[in-house]
Amino acid sequence: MAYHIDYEKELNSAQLEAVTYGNGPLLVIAGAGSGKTRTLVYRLARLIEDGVDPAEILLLTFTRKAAAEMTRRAALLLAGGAGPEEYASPMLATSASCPSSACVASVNIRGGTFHAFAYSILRRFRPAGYEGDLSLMDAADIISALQLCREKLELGRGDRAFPKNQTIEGLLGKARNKEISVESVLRSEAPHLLAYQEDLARLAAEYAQFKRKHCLLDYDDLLFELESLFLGKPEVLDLQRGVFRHIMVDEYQDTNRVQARLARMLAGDEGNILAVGDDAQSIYAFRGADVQNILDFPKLFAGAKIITLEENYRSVQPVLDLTNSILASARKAYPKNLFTRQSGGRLPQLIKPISDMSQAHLACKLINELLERYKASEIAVLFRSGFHSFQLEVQLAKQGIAFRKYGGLRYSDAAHVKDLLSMARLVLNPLDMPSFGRVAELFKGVGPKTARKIYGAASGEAPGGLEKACAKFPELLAALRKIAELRAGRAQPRQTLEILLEIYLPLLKAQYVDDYPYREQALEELLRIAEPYDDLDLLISDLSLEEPDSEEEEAGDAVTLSTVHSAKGLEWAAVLVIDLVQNRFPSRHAVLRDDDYEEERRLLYVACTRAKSELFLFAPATLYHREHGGYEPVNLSPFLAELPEATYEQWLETYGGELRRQLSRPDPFAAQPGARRERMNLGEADDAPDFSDNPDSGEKRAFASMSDFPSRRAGLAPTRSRQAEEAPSSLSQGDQPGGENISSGISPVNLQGKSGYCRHKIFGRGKIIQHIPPDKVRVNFPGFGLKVIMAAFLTLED
DNA sequence: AGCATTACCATTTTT
DNA sequence: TGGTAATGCT
Repeated sequence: MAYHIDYEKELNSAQLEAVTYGNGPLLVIAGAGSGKTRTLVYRLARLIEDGVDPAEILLLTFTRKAAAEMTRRAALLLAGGAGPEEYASPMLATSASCPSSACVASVNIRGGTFHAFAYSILRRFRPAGYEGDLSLMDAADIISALQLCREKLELGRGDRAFPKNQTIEGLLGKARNKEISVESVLRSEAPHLLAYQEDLARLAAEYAQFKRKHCLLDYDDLLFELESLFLGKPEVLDLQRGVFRHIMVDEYQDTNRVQARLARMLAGDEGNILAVGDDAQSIYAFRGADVQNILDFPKLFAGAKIITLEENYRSVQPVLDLTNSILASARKAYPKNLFTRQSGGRLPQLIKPISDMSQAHLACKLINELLERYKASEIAVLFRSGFHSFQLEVQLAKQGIAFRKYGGLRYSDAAHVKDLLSMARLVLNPLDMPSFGRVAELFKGVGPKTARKIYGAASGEAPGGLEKACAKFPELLAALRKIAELRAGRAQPRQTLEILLEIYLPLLKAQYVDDYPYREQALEELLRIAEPYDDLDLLISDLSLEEPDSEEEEAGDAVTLSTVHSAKGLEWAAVLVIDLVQNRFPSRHAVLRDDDYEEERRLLYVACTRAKSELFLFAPATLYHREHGGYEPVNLSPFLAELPEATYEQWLETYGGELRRQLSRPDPFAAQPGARRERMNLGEADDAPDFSDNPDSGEKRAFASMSDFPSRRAGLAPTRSRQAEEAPSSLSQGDQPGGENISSGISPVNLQGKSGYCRHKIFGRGKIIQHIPPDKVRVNFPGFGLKVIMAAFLTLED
């Protein structure tokens, strides 16, 4: 058979084997940057060249974008002329939005997330126990539903210690996702809530009932209901099997147990299933992903072929050396030995700023330098949690550097968007309770109580007509009537939204007086997104199940700021990872359990493997704590402390804001907390730290490394003054004229003749030991040791 | 009902 | 700190 594509030439041998492998289960373990996407794309193309009808292929990916990108590239490949595709960043290249996850580009392959796929089936074959039209719930719907159930069961009334709804949602969700009891979740994640175990179990049952009653589905329901549908009506499953002869699952390491079962069902006994993933990049255990899935694939699918892709095409050797070392101390399941043929490249740089504040300055400075060599879109800053980038965002904004942040607030989470979408959901389903409440409460004088009454009337449960219930709220009645009209009219989604917008705009204006224009603009955007859709139902489910690619076009060239999770699958020439310190990365929630800790390690692995040529790791020596009103010393992330010294270059920030190369780590205790810090030259008078002359310094140092434990925190500064808390605010620092020097932000205080405690902007609280005329004092700072400091840089504390 | 006050908890990642 | 839920007041 003659192929248009020269597979032998364009793939390495392992890739080629995967691409040309025949029928039957196939597992591809694809190391980071080993051409995973390329392999999938070529396999798609190969199948089609072999005569498989694209409609017979089901491509399950982590996001719809990923699916769209792959089929787009496969289409290009098949069209010829495209040649071997570059490893372009898939996120940025996505074409205009496409209605529904079900159709993509010119190659008509079904693709999308498990959730979106499940929903597309469930809306055709209604699951048992649901009567009426289904609505999808988002996180806010879940929370308000939980609140209603709580009220009904009278749980936690007057008990302030009762967990918050958000906490409950997390716990119940986790139990469901991991398919374990609420009790086990509590035991491992929130032992302090074990007392509420029974209440929570009751609540979970009530919540499940509530959803059925109102035809609501949350994210997990989509998967579980699809499974029960398949089990209850085998003919539906058979139908799907008949349609989809080839199943491909991307990012298989991040599937949870139901998803694995669904994959198994869809593929059948001798099914043609291709699972691609990398156990070393499994980072979604928190939401139920189970690495065991990828490890057990050979058990689940007897006779499965396993192919490992080990050649890395993304990163230069030094980056690869470092990322391999990160994994060196992890337990490995599928052994890999990633290598590259690219030579050269700079060693990764470990930069240790004095504080997180100066980290933001230094990162900004570095980005400016990088912008001379790279396009902004080739630069990314990655961090563990969304809020870690706040300071950097401020600095970037100040310097006019354009950036885009991923992993923050989602478009559809904005209040006004949700308002309008709730109205749209009511068009589809008049009994959508959360939406009804949301819409009704938009009108003045309607609170939760009234809304429920009116809902009762509207649903025919409560006595009295809708007119009567709405007597005091003629505008609401008019709106509901209009919505009912729209339901009957079945206009195009775009038109429907336009009419809803007419109703909504006056309400919007009233509620958001100040930023009303911005919000209206965002809603116009929604109309634009709705344009290509023919089915309101699909529009809404797409918006709830996936982030819309609305902002793509206006993005322009900008630096990327992203959580590590959101950076998955992407790559940049230069990557900065910030806040690599204990309790941030790894997150302090993850130090208790071994599994969580290992996941943090993989997370760092994912972060670092995003870098193609340059990798910069930032580990500030201190973090600003609002609660303490000062800087607290922090320890280097243990993952970095473990790395062989030869894998990176180390730089310390001096007091003057310069970087000074640190050549070697002299002692074997380098990995120990504390030992490292003392060698930091922060520019103060050079005085060897001597803890022996301060009896309580040892204790305080121990404390400093555990500064996040509240019980100890209380013991630190029992007599902390209000005045001292306000002094070193980040604002006053940034606003200083010529405020480059971070040590100059505090107004001079005459300490001569004083004794007791003082506060330094960077070292925090310390005890004054000795005065050194004319203008210096010797101070012992817990965690830093003795320092001789200009008195002008200190504020007095009592 | 809706606002103001008070009291207390909780700090991640996302379909 | 800050966000939120329960309580108290108008």
